[in-house]
Amino acid sequence: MNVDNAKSQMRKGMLEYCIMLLLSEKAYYTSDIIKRLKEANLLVVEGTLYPLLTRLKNDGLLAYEWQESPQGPPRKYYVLTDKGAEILKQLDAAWGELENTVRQLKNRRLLIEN
Amino acid sequence: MNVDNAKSQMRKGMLEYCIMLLLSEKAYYTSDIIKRLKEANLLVVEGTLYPLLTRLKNDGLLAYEWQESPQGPPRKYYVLTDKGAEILKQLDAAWGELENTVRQLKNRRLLIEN
DNA sequence: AATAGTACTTTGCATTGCAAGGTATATATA
DNA sequence: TATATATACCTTGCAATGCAAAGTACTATT
Repeated sequence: MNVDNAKSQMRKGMLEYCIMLLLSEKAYYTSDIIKRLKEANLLVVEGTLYPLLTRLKNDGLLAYEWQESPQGPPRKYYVLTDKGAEILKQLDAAWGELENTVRQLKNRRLLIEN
Repeated sequence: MNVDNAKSQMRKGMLEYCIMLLLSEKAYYTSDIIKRLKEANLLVVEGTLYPLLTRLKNDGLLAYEWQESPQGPPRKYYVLTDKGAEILKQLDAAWGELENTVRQLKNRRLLIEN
């Protein structure tokens, strides 16, 4: 096994959640998103992000508006819709459950080891 | 979008980690693993688990030994190998990073909202 | 018009969760 | 012996999705 692959697999599914978290803050366009997630220690690439944003938009969780760029072609700025905010709440809960699951499994291990 | 699907996607990749966490505790066979993970709030089914265990065994992270069952056919009890324990450490770190990422994204949101 | 830079998009592959169905072993019962 | 039931392990096919790589389009500069 490859730990990098395992980490990549862990990111899977997280990504949707993280992007919605980020966009709940304010509107971002793709390059910004990549930069901001990188700062938060999550590496994402274009080939991952564009299809994901399109998917979330098609599901009505995101919307976008075009904005002029100071240099270059216009940008799609994405924001969270009301529906997206609803779903985000549920993902928050789901994430909390996962954290709990790992915590439980870890605690049990510690109980037995010590 | 389907929140259940999103949750399922979140579980992806986590599962490997959780199963290794569980097996770091002691030897389990498949039905036990499903039961224990269910108690930890993580629903897994046979069709997911068997291929995963086989994969981890082929990668040398797990080993198994047959044990008689009080009723029915013998069972494969899986344990973590030394190599598996090494990898588990790395997955622990990876998980910690993901928790941090989400925490950062959440904090920023809170800072802006309030 | 040609080039460079930025931005958005698509294609194809690999991985993996999962439903559904299959095989094998042990025990009980007719 | 045959049949039924319970338990356990395994496989197949599909769908979702991260990602590398290649492609398209718009803008500004030379």
